[in-house]
Amino acid sequence: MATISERPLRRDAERNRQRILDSARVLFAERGLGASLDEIARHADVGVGTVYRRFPDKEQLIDALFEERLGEILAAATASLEMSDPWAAFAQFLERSMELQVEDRALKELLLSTTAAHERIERGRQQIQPVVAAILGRAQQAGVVREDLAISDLLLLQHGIGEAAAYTREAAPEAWRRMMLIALDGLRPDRRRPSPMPVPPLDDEQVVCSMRDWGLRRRR
Amino acid sequence: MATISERPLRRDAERNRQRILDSARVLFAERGLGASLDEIARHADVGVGTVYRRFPDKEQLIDALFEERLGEILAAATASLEMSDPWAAFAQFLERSMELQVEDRALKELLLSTTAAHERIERGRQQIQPVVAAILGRAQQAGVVREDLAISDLLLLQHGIGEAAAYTREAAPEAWRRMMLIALDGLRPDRRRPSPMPVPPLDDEQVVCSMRDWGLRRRR
DNA sequence: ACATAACCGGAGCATCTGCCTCCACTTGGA
DNA sequence: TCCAAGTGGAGGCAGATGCTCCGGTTATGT
Repeated sequence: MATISERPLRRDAERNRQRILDSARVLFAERGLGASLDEIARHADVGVGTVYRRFPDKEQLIDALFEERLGEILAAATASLEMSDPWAAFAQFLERSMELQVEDRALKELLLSTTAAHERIERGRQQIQPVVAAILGRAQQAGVVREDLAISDLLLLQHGIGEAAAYTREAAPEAWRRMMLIALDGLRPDRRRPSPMPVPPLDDEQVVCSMRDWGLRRRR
Repeated sequence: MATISERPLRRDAERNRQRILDSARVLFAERGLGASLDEIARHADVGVGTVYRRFPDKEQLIDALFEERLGEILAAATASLEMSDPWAAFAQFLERSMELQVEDRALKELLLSTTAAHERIERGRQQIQPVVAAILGRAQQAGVVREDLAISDLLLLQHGIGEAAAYTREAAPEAWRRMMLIALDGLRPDRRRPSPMPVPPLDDEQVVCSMRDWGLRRRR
């Protein structure tokens, strides 16, 4: 870090570094950026000291991990932009983007909040935005998405659906797709029949379970 | 509390009790049930000791406050059920219910989570549920709400929209109405044109502000 | 006017959680 | 074999939160 000489790590050190990164990925995905470095160390079966020697602070660990994940969203966006059907492109991007954020809560938090630190992530977000604007613009041009939709509305939808997904995560990890579909049906300017629901609704037990879990989680 | 003799409080004590209740209402509404009793005391310009003498623990304070608020939701539901137009009834209830929850985050938390404590609130929720089921059932019977919608989906929608509202609370307190409208448009089985948006979208400054605030709030 | 029970404020205690440092001990590999 | 590189985890520090305690104040009945 101090000098440019990138002497390779000792083999055991490199192994530990990987374990830390792996554990961080898992815990950040499950619990969001709130996951503590102590937890990560425990999960990686490594002392906290080891974590801190390798990653001077939490910010750097996060930066190291999430640049690539933001890349995935950008990739999804550009891939969608290359599709010929404007509606399919729009719908597929929204769905894929939500999938990524549901799998990884920390990713969602980084996408929806600004933090003075994390310039690399900030830059990543700024690369994504114009591509999303293009996807939306093309769909509106083609008349398959309502004219009055703004890009900022996509932020709201993502946040809302993401939180709903977190709510039912344990009991019914796919339930958010119902909400996604309702939203998509609400975004089309001209639509005779509703699209078919992709997954069944929550049963009573799943509802009870979600409400209980969420209450407990909040209390922590 | 110990004996049945309900000797009235001294005048200053009664005054302080009211100030505590008022402040609790305000802070719970703004910050959710997470608001601490110390905060409430400070806001009420009263010592913490005074709060704890009057309300042995947080639970009792919450129970005292929110029974009436749940009543408001129940009232909104029964009022809607009396309307003649099934769609208007359904839409108006959803909208009114969201309004109440956006105004008061603690109310939303109590509606969407189960806590072993708070039996009175639990009972309140159970009174509301069948009325909502009736509103939804009637709308589906009349063919104005998609058949495949379950009551549990309304939970998801409320949670999601509620969180989106919290997200933009500072910068654009009415922005959630756009998401609500998109969802409502997605719930109609047969719809040619999108309904007009009730409020303008967020401008860039409002977006930046929401993202910044949310990041800060989360970090706390 | 005065006595006194009721009430008040807020310093302070206990607890918890999270970030991070330090240093005595262990180990890979030249 | 030897030691720089690496390790683990106790513990310091800081901030939040729930709650108690008690010296001092005040309302109220007589």
